[in-house]
Amino acid sequence: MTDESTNLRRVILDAARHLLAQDGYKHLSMRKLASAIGYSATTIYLHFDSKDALFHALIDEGMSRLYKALHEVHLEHADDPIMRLRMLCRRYIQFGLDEPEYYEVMFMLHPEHMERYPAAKYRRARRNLDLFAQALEDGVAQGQLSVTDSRVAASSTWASLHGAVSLLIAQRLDVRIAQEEFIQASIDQALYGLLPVKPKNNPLTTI
Amino acid sequence: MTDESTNLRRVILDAARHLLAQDGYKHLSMRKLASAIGYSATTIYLHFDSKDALFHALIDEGMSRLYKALHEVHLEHADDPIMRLRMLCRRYIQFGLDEPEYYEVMFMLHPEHMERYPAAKYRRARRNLDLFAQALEDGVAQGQLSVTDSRVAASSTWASLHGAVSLLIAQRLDVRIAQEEFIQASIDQALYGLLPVKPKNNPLTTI
DNA sequence: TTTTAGTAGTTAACACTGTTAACCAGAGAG
DNA sequence: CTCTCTGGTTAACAGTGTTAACTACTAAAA
Repeated sequence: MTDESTNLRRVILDAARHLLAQDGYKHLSMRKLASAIGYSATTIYLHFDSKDALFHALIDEGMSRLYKALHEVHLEHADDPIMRLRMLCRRYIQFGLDEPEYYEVMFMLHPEHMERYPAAKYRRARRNLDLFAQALEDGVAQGQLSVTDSRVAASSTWASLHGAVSLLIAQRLDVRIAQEEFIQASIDQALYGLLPVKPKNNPLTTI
Repeated sequence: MTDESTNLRRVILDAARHLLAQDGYKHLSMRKLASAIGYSATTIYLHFDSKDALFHALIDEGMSRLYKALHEVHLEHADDPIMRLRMLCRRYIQFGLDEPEYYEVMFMLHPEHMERYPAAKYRRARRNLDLFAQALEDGVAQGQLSVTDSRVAASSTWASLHGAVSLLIAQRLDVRIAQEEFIQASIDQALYGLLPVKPKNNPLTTI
């Protein structure tokens, strides 16, 4: 029935995520996925329109999980926007490292796959960015930060974090670089640029 | 002969890059690539061990092109490390936007493909990072920047830029955000964190 | 001049892939 | 007792990366 049906959908998604983490994206085939859960390949198509649709479902789940994590931070540091911002950054990176399978499908898969990702669902993804923008605005309101456009600033902050997580997951960093030190440096570098006090004759303001 | 042989190798690489830009990674097959240059599929295997090897060759080329671009900046602003740093950032982002096909194979393809990318060749990739580290060290020497470990700082700067380029190429940014404004904000945010003058009682220093 | 070796390319085939069409067992309703 | 729906199957299509075996052709050695 419908209950059993949604149940199998869950089983498929979990197995997909598991295989993804185990063998990587390239080796995940519908047949392997099916046999892993003891069904025939075509059964998956009763629950998902295509392989891409299955990935989109994983992306949705990932976005929700990320939002859940970030929202916790949001609530926990509701009164201190600066601390909140710092913890949002930490939490974002932690999410990427804790659940790389999710992170990869969500943000690192080739745009080819994302193209067909329904635009409407992007909105849910944007909620995550809104939490950053909110923290920035609150920080500005308290006179502790200085940003002209909070959405742009939130985006570039996100870009920094995304870059850090991408390089960490893909293991493209020099092995001699300590992970924690790198994370700390990335967050610092991203946030110090938001401070209101800019030194006079700042050499960086040119161009 | 050998000349003709390396020639065909060139033709294959160019066609691959072209098709990659045109149809995306997922739709690039050996047979299509072969028929695009008027040869049979197996001919490609006379010049490349595998599809992955072909991608690795593209990565190599891309790394060289990037280095060429960054090295120009390096020479042009040899005497002004701050300006050099700024222009290195700009040039990096510009490279990503000008040659997205290269950039995607180089940095955005799934780690699965990179795993087999020979470790020795990573060194050539690291030359690019060295240009950033060099600029940072020069800036520190002139007392205009403050970084503890130039390699870590260079990496996190790179991460910021990579994040920005990734999001731009994948078109994952909110459409309401102007591209140039975003780029400017990303560079600013990355570089301001390197300034020596940190405001007292800086709220960001906690954790 | 004939034979041999090597080169540059081919076709045929293997074991896969995502996806669709056609089919089949069982269950509940008329 | 039939009829229809549900949840699943097998068979098949077109396409994938890759390998093995084969064919021209060229150049040197006999």
